[in-house]
Amino acid sequence: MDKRATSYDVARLAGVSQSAVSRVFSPNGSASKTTRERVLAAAHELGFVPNPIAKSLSLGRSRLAGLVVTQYAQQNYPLALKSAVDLMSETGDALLIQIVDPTDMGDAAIRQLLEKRVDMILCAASISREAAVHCTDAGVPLVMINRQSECAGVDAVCSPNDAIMHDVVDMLHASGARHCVFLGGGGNNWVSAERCRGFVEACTAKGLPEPIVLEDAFTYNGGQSAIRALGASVTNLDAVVAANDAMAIGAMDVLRLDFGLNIPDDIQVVGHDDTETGRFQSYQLTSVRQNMLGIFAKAIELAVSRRNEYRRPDAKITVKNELVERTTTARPTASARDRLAPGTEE
Amino acid sequence: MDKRATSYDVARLAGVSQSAVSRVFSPNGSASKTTRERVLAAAHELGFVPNPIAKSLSLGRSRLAGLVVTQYAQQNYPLALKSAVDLMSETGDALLIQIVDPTDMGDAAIRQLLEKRVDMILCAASISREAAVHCTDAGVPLVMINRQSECAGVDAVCSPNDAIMHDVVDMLHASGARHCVFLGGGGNNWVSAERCRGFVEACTAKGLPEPIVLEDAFTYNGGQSAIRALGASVTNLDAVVAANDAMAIGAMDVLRLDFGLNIPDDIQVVGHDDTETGRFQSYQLTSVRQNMLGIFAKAIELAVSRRNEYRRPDAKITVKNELVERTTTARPTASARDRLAPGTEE
DNA sequence: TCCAGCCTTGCATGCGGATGCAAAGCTTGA
DNA sequence: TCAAGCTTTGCATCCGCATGCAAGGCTGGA
Repeated sequence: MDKRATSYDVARLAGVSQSAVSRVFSPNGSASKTTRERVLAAAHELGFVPNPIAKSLSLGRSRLAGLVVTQYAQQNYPLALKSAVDLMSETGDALLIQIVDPTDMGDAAIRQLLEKRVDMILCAASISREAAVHCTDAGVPLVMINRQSECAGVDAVCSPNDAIMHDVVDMLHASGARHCVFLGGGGNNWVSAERCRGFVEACTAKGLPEPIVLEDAFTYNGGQSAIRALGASVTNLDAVVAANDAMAIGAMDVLRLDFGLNIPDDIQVVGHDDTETGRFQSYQLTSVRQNMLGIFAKAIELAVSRRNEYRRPDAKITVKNELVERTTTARPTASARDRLAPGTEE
Repeated sequence: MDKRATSYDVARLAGVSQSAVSRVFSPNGSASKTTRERVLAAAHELGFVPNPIAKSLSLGRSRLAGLVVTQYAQQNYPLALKSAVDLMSETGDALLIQIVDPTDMGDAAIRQLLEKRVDMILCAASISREAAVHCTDAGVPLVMINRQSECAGVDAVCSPNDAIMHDVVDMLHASGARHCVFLGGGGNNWVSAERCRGFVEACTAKGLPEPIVLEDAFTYNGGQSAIRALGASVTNLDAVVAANDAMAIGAMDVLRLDFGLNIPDDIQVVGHDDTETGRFQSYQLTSVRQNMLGIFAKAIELAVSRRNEYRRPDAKITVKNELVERTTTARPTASARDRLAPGTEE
């Protein structure tokens, strides 16, 4: 197995010093036109590619970013992953991924990433305060994604998980829904908790009866079992709002197949995350779409800025999300509303 | 931001040389009990963790593995990813991920990984012969996953994508199905092509009429449009076999919602990959389960062995897969079969 | 008691590239 | 033509750890 060419090899072939080669391959390096040409020719001939490991050691930057995500098969994190990878590779950085079980904290993942000397960490899982402190102690920018951080020096980028619920409640209210149930993931699931809180608040603000809140696994099966637990009382409900699409879809299957209900005529359903599954013809699930690409772009931006300006106020950014209405909800159309007597809506 | 401790810091504190520290942290390093204790105490006090980048430079190994996967939201690659990450971290290695669009070749991804100096590459996407040669030239073991490689020095781990189709055909045949259609992903999709070939061969072997083969996108939408393209002729069919669950599910939705057909009574459906979506109560899709963990374990094993024994015969390993029967197919049960007159089955 | 042989330890160097510093080369204006 | 000032170049060193080599310490057997 042939060793790959080094800058010394290139220098020898080009008849220059190693530092000249290094300068040709550095963005700020000064080199004359002729030197540059001879070096590039030699480099091309030898198939020279600068060794990123040596570069890392010298620069004190690994050009590796860590990403911690929670394992949910039905979440749309494949999309998030792709966003992150693409954004990182734009600047020549690579992504180190850690996947955390939904019921676990991400502390071990953070530790492993720090040991690998990543330059920054994007974390979309719950972690302890100590884990966050480890990052700031090591000077590694940490950005939480869709999660709160109670630790100084840590930035966060979130969808307005709570605020969007006002839109959801407005929509349900306009369609005449009054009694709602919320399906949440429970445990230390920050996203679910925020969505729940937002929903309950929005119901109160809109004058709806306080919704029932059920917690179960943050999955299809969790959605199913939560609805099954309601039993016959489900017929008193007007709408099911779930903290993610997976639970909403689980709920839909039970509502239709076990209880024989019609969606949205008998009961409406709202999910969250706008997954591909929710767009299936069988579901056509009304959901909330997050701007994952925007979230990751912002998160990376924050992490980079943190390197340049270590002591700056912590950022707490939200990236706009959006309610996508499909056929599991039934807001009256403009024409339908016209047919109602004025005032009926209140 | 405080710099992290180095082996020199530890050495100074412990009153030994840097090499002593290095030896304490090396698996084969020799150090007396007292030295070891003093070094470990000093290391603990300083929170010393060996810098993996310096280690990499010194050892010529990055302890980074590259993984190239195709982006399919409805595939179960979240599971595959988790398997790979977990297996790698067992040995202290990390995973660099590259995600390739379904319609693209993975050549750019391979190049990026090589430039990052990964120690090995696991590739579950189509790549050109040249890309594979780049790997072997650079001495980086390349293992293809569920893909053929026509390049010397490259190993491959596959499910028996073709052979399992005999089981599928046996099952369909037993239920009385005769006229089948196969939905494939087309393009340079090796997995789909293998499954298709296997199915057609199995039908021939079993004496069934030659199946219709339709190609479309390897997705839910692709499955839908393929079935829609059949039009009314769909009523002449007994079974739809798809190259993945996503297409099968798209097909199911069109068969039921557009054509009003009953599954499995009017037509049977078989998918592939045993995704979570296929297990939904609404689908209960008969599918083929691959042993992803086993596949990745074997792939990593091959890559590692390739490092130790560079010139060995190329390995071509298959990891057993398994037909999982659910309610979209209807193989007669033993009791049902008893009720049939003997010989009816032939 | 003495020496052979093993275990420990430190020194020096290598891995491959970045960069401060000073010397050398070049441009420009008087 | 010459000096001031800028650019280009090479030298030396650093980044942090691993390891070959040789010196020193230790053990045990004769």
